[in-house]
Amino acid sequence: MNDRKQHVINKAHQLFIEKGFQATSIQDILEYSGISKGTFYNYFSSKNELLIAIFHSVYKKMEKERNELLIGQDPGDIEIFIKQIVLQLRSNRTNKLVNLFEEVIFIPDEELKEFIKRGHLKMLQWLYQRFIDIFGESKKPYLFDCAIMFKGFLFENLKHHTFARRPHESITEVVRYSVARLVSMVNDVSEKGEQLFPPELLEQWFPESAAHKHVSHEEIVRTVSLLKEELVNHEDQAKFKALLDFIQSETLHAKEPRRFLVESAFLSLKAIHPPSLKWTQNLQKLEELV
Amino acid sequence: MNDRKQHVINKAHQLFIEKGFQATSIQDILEYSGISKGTFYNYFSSKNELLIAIFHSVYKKMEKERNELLIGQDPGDIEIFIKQIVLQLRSNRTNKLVNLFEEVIFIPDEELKEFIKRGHLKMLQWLYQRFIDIFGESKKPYLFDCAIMFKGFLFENLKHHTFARRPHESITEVVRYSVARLVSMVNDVSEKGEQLFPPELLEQWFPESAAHKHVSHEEIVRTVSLLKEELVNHEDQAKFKALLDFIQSETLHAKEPRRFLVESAFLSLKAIHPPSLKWTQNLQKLEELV
DNA sequence: CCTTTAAATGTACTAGCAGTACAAATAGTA
DNA sequence: TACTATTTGTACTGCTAGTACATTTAAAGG
Repeated sequence: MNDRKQHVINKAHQLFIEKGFQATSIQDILEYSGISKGTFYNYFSSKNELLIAIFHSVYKKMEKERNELLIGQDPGDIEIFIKQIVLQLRSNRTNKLVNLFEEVIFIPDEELKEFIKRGHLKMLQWLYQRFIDIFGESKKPYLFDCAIMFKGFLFENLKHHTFARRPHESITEVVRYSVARLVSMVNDVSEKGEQLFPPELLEQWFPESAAHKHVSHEEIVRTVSLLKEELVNHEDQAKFKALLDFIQSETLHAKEPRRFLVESAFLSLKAIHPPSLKWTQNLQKLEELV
Repeated sequence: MNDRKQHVINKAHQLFIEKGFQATSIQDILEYSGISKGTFYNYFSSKNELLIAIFHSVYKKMEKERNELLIGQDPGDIEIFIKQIVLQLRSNRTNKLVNLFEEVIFIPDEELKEFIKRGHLKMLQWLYQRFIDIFGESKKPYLFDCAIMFKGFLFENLKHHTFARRPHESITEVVRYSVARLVSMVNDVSEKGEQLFPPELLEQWFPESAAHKHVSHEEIVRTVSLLKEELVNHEDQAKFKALLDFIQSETLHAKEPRRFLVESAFLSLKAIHPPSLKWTQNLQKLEELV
């Protein structure tokens, strides 16, 4: 990505945050970022494409930060989940991602619409996966419903939180309250056995590739965590943890993972002293994912 | 309201439903409704004002229908509430009110924004009042929170219902499911005593006049219902019920209520044979409201 | 039936918008 | 220095919302 191009993206994003997408003209962007019209249309084929570029760059960053919170932690710990949500809401408040999403969803442009729908589904997919971590596989049939509803009332609560001009810092309260509702809701629906939407819908809606990529991304982090738990009290735990961390960062963050290094790391991991059942199972799973 | 003007409103509404607000040009409206540009700007000072006129006319109708469902019914009956919600969602599906709301909320026009915000608050206010009917005064501190959250997850559920291309008729299932969640949620928050937003916020946000008018409107219907219940097994119940119905329709629907008729009706109602305590209390309340 | 008044029309106009085309200027590189 | 790629500025198209106003049509009243 061109530096200059990124600069335009940043400047335009700033303007969109301040004035909104529709109220910002291309002329504004040209003046504010100090480029000419010709250059602009060299970089982006349209104003809408620029917006998609902004979404991309901001969403990527947020996703990365959110996933980093999970590294080395217990995926089932609801406190981590709360932290992740707070992070995303904070990032949203500064970047106005959701606001832009909502502003733009009705603009007559199919590509843009599709992009935003996918963004929403991504969010839902992530929530669903995290709920499985937190509430366990047994609750699975109800967790998609809960993801939908949680998304609904979390954002509605947040909307009125900002509307009430409450201080930025107290977002955590809103999240804690919402999560408390979520927990009760999961119990409620699973006790009563009431389901509205089967989770299979998600796979149906979500173009396989993206869903799968996303899932495996999360799945690697999760599996690494589980493996680390197995290592507790092991004599060489430091060494093995380092190996696991290496595999994780190499596969997730490096642009071109060095295959041979990862493979050798797996060899070392397989040669662990007392190979517990869970360990070998998870290790195999991780290898497949990678 | 001019017939011709109403005709333009209808035609424009049709176009907005089909293509959306932004994708419909004034030229489209002129051709589709068969008027000239001059006439258009005689009726409406702008495209935005036309939209507000549409909102007004559709919302009024929906509000009326929804309130009529309550007439002569027990306001605490949750089945009636479900019917009201279904009605509103159906009306919304044909009129795309909410879609238009959402499309337009970010259009850079202060008047339009204010109008739409008020629409959302009205909805919230109504839900809150109905929840008090249904769950009782004792739950009041939590019912505003619940109204916010219910609004959030109801619409989110509905969004995915339409997204899943499920048949129109099964809306009732979605509503029943959502209401079931609501009931559990009310129990949950009131048991734990957790409150996020105090209901007083509503009065603070809502310009007094509108809120009050709205409340009393509903309140009359409610009080009349209660009075009718008192009449069961009374010898002249038919006559008294007719009097109550008359008062209700005269005050709510007539443009210039005939004061003297209403007053004489009250006189007749006060002269009831065995005046129970509840009866006189509620009658007095009704008189004050009127 | 004719006159007065009101409403509707059509057209030409302004100003702003997104996006295109392209020759000329500038910067980077070998 | 010469070649290449990028950047620039400007002029252009075709669309939009909204304005101005003289002209036509319809309605109402004496």
